[in-house]
Amino acid sequence: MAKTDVLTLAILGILETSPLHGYQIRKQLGGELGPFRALSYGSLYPALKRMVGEGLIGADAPEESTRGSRRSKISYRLTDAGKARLHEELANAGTSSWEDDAFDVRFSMFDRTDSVTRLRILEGRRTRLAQRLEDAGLNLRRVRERQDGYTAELHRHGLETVEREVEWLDRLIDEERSALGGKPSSAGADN
Amino acid sequence: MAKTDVLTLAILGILETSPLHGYQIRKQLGGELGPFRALSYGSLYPALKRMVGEGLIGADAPEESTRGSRRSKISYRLTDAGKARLHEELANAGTSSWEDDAFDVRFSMFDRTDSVTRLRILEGRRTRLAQRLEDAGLNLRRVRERQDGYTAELHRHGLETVEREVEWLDRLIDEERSALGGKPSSAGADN
DNA sequence: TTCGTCATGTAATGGGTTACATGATTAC
DNA sequence: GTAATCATGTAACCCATTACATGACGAA
Repeated sequence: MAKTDVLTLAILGILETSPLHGYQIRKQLGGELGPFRALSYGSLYPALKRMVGEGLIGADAPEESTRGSRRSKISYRLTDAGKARLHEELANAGTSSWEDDAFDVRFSMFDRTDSVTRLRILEGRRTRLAQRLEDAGLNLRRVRERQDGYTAELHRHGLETVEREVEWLDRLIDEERSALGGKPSSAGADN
Repeated sequence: MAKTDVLTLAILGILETSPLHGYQIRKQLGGELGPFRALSYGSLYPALKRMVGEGLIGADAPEESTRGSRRSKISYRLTDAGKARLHEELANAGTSSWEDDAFDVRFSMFDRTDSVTRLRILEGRRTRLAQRLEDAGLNLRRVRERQDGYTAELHRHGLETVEREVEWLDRLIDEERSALGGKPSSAGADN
């Protein structure tokens, strides 16, 4: 199975709804708070080019006609191969750790993801965060020992942020579970 | 003024307290939740080498003696030039946007930073986050329009996280201000 | 004696940004 | 006419990771 990097996935996702120019893609990606808040054209255009080469997307340059040399707007759209890849990814969504970067992108496509996969993604993320929390907890003693109040405060705030995200995930997981018809399960108990 | 990247700054900061091996540096940096949670040796050792070349740190290999070919533990310590650079950075701390990456590292050295600089760093960070919040707010309407509940929820959670960090900063800023003897100022009012 | 951890390093590669270069279109 | 924004692209660079290679030391 071909591997799909996060940017590719995000582009596939954003183009599924409708064809867009590179410029528009960037704007829409920039709207999210996520990893592509400030994606540069130096990343975007080469990526689009590559994806065209791989057959995932098609580039529609409107009317090269009347031999105007003017390089003009190009509309990118998903090809069938692109759709196939996207749906493969949508059904797939590993629990592997690289998924951490992709979480936002995956989440933003939840409306096109089946609920079992959604649950898998949410739980994967939760597990990784809980692990991080645990690792950080082991350092807490050490941090307190070298007492520097500011460092401790930074650490505390970091932990708090992650804890809150775990709570958020727990809420979402519960919602997914009950929507799935199951009993809510004792989420949040193992923390 | 020579520019100092975040990693260099972090290393300078961690070596000020006491000399350490590369391995120990990595462990200590890994303890934080910040940018170097999982710094690789492939980054660390070349950086140390470079810093030795720049004269910022010195490498003490214990007793190359008795011509044993054994490459052994190397202790890195700050040179006078390294101390000078660190203090320069400590007093300096811009409000420029690259500072965003460096925030955690700067903060972790607050016990060695004067309170005016601390305030400048905290306010700089707050301003940049508030800006981000504002930008994201403009997109809120658009996000709501394309209604997808999950995307909206992701957005909402992102905003909430940033808002909380702003509140945290406000608290710290107030504390710094009152420690400075000033009146607390109406922090938080311009949000 | 073997496993885990301490310890140092290089080469290949990846994935991004910055700076640069160009030009069309729209609004004032 | 001129400024802002839309729009596309390349080249140079930066900084990090991964995979690899090596080896010491202590404990079971």
